[in-house]
This record gives sequence, C-alpha cells and structure tokens, in this order.
Amino acid sequence: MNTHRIDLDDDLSVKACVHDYHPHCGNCRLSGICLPYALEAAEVEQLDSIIQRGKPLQKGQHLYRESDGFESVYAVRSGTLKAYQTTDDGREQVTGFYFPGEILGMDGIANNAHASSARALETAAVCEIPFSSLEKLSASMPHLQRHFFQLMSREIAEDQQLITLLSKSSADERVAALLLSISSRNARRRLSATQFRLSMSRVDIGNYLGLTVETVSRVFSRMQKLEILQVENKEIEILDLDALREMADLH
Amino acid sequence: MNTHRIDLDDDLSVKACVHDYHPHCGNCRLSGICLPYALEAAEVEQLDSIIQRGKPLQKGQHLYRESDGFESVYAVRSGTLKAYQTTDDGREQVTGFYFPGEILGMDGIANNAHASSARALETAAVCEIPFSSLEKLSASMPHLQRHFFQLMSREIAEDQQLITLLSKSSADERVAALLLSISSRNARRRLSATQFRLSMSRVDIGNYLGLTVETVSRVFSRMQKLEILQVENKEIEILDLDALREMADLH
DNA sequence: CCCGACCATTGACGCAGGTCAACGACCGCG
DNA sequence: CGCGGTCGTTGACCTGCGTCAATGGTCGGG
Repeated sequence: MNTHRIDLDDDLSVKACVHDYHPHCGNCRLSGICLPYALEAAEVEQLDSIIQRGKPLQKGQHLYRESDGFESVYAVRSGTLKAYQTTDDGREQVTGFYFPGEILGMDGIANNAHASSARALETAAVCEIPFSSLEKLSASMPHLQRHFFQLMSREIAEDQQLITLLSKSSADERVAALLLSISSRNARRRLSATQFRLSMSRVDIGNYLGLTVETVSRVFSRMQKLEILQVENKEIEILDLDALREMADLH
Repeated sequence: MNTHRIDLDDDLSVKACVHDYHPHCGNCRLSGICLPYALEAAEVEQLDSIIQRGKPLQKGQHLYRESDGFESVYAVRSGTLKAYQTTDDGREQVTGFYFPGEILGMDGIANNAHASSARALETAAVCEIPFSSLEKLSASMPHLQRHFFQLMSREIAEDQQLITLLSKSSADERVAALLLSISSRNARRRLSATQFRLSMSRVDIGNYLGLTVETVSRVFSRMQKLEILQVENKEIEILDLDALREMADLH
C-alpha cells in the first residue's frame, strides 16, 4: 500500500502516544532532503518547534488554493501532491508534483497569496512551516537562511528545466524526462529507481507535460513495445534505463 | 538611441567624476523596482556599499555563463539581457529577458553555480550584488531578507506562468502574452506601454516562446493585418491593447 | 558608400500530436 | 456481486506549426 507511511512510522518520537504522537525533524527520515545538513541539534530543535503537523490530507483534498492568503510553506511527509494553476478561461495547468521530503508553497511569498493550488493525489501528510516564524529564525541561523535561498533557487532552476522541456522536446522526450525525474527522486528517498507506482493520473501527466492523455498513453505503449518500460496501469517498471535516458536527451 | 541610459544619467551622484562616477541606490530611478520600499536611508547606504558597478557590457557579451561559479546576483541598470540554457545536444533555450530594474542570476544559488548563461542583447549596465554579502546583510535587515525571498518567489511564479503558456497556448497567445508582458514592464518604468523597440531578435522571441522564427514572423504579420499591431522591424506599436489582451487570454 | 552577413518575411508542404470516437478495464458503492 | 462512472487505450482523421526554400531588407565594417 503506502510504503512512505511505513518508511516514516518505524522510528517514532519518544513522545509518541496513540492519538497524538509527535514526529519531529530530529528523527525524520526525510530530514536529509528537506533540512540543511549543517544544522546543529539545538537548531533543529528550534526549527522543529515552529513546525505544525496537521492531520493527513485525503486524496483530492486541498492543502491550499490559488489566491488563499499565504501563511506557510509545506514539507511533504508522505504521499504526493500536485500544484496547479487555473487560467482565466478555466484551463488547468499542473506546475509540479511534490514527493516526500520536498517543499511546496514558495510561489506564494511574492504577493502574500498563493500563486497556485495544491491538492493531494493520495493520502498525504505534510509539515506546515509558518513563513513568518521561518523568516525570524532564518535571520539568526545563517545555515537555515542559506538553505531556504537554495530551496527557492532550486525551484527556479527546475522550473526552467521544465520550460526547456516544454519548449523544445517531443512527446517521447517529455515522458522520458518525467519518468527519469521520478526515478531519481525515488532513489534519493532510497526507494527503487526502476519500479514504482505513479500516483498521478494520465490526465495529470499529460497536463503537466503539455500533452493530451491520448498522446501520453501512446508514448507508454510505444515504450513498452520497445521494451524500455513495463506498464501495468499505474505500476511502472523501467526495463532499460539507458535507453530511457537516451530518449530523454535527444529525440 | 538608448533611452535607458539617459534615464539614468540625468541625476548623478555627488561623487561623480569623469572616468569613475559613482551612481548609487539612493538616487537610482529604478530603486522602486529593485529595492524594498521599506528600507531606511541608512540601510540603503549599507546595501549600496556592497554593490559593485562594473563597466557596461557590450551587445553579445556575457554577464555569466552556465556552470560559472556563482558569486553574485545582478540588477539591470540599463539595456536588456537574456538568460538561456544550453541542452546536452546543443539546443538553446531562452529562459527569460531582463529589463532595467530586474534581477537575474538567482538560479545559481542552489548549486553554487549558475544554471543558465546571461548575455547582453544591447549595451547594458548592471549592478553586481555579491551574494555572500547580501546574505549577511539580510540577516540583520528583515526587510531586505523578505525582499529577496519575494524576488525569488516572483521568479518562480513567473516561470510557472511561462510553463502554462508553453504548455497550453497557441502561437498567437504566446506572442500576445510576451508583448503584454513587455508592455507592462515598460509601464512600470514609466515608458510607453504601447510603443517600444524590441531589443531581442525574432529568433530569441521564438526560442523563448517555443516557436520557430517563421511562426513568430507570421503571427506579427497576422496581427498587423488585423490592425492590432504596427510592426516596423523591431519597432512595435500596439494599436489595440484590448484585442491583444483578448488574444492572450483565450484562443 | 558599398559589400557581405545576418535578419525578417512569405509561400509550399509534411508531420507530430491534437481531436473525436469507440471500447475495455478497473473500482468504489449499493 | 453487479452496476455505473471514471480512467486508460487504441484507431482514424485533421490541423497548426515546423521545415525547407527563396527573396528582400538592414546594419555594421572597411
């Protein structure tokens, strides 16, 4: 079922109790991804103290909506979320998928209002990090400040990667690139880089990549025929990683 | 010729001298765009002291290159720059145009190396802001810290706009959106919102928008025929702003 | 002032991927 | 366990934009 949950629950805080256990950053398996390396225990403790952990989001539930007031950024603890914008004429654009350890909501800082909406693609837990507290804390913790600059910078760099992808690549390249991205993000969390379950629908994939469902489906079929991929509904197995890389790079 | 230069030079610092005049933030006409509003004079002075102003870039000259070590972010003082990435297979992707008052280079923070290259589209002057100094200063100036978070957040939000554009829009919509973007950025600098000179080539426009030169050219011609635009080489006049907006929104 | 290189425009044509349609598979629900 | 709804796949067809090619226009350098 939900392997992330298992990942996270096997090392609970000492404060844990049945209906209100309290996981914290100090023992979170994902801290290597979402926290700066260089933080000292006391600093982690401080950071931990500002973080709020709400009840899990159910599939389809919103974490925040476009134009909601901006209060916090969020770290994904388990599950997957998608961020998306709605254009004036009602079309939807998925701008990103967020996996455990990743941070979302940073596009809301500029105007004190979220520039996108975020909803859970499956049951998901998040850590809420109130931004005003984070700002204050950053001023006294250089590592933390730097880390947030870096996180935002990475988001920019990744968006630019996506821009290039959308602007220059064929359908095959786009799908290949997404699969490789998911693969490497899985690897970072010590999950399989070659076998995983897509938590998003084909519609979402197509939307994200600027393709129609039909095209995404055809690409999957084609890759399966070429024995690059094993597709069984949402279950994906990458059979030939090199071929996939080649596909993503150039035509 | 270069109206920006005139804009900037008519109010020189008292320290000005022939070969080494020293403009500073306190009297820069663009400070409303690139600095936080809430900064006090003494704070501006401090910020000013870390900023370096090199000699102008000539057309085509690089400000930084992809994978150069990351040292600074840059504020455009005059002229225009483009940022672009080069993919493995040699294709180029323009990721942004930067006008006076705008800040570039923030994508380099994540990995301590620039994620894109930046070159001048015409003679341009920039203020170099060493990032390590900026970080230190931010820690003691909450307004400044907040401002930089906001700037980066805005860059993210804008990139996401572009993603939507590339993913969902027709050639007409893309070109219309770019023209409107330039128009409103001009307005912010108190230049004409309806008449301007495109500093970038059709190739760059096409590249940025994920279109070929030919398509860009055809769209311009079509818009001219519809009396939405007056195109005379790089000189653009928007004749019907509403029609252009309509074109950008939906089909 | 002239030349060559580059830039922009326009036309003819082809193709990748969008659109429309039909159908099968899966899944949550009663 | 059967039923309706959503999701995914596949095929046939169509079209917007890319590609190729030819021509004119502009600009910087000698």
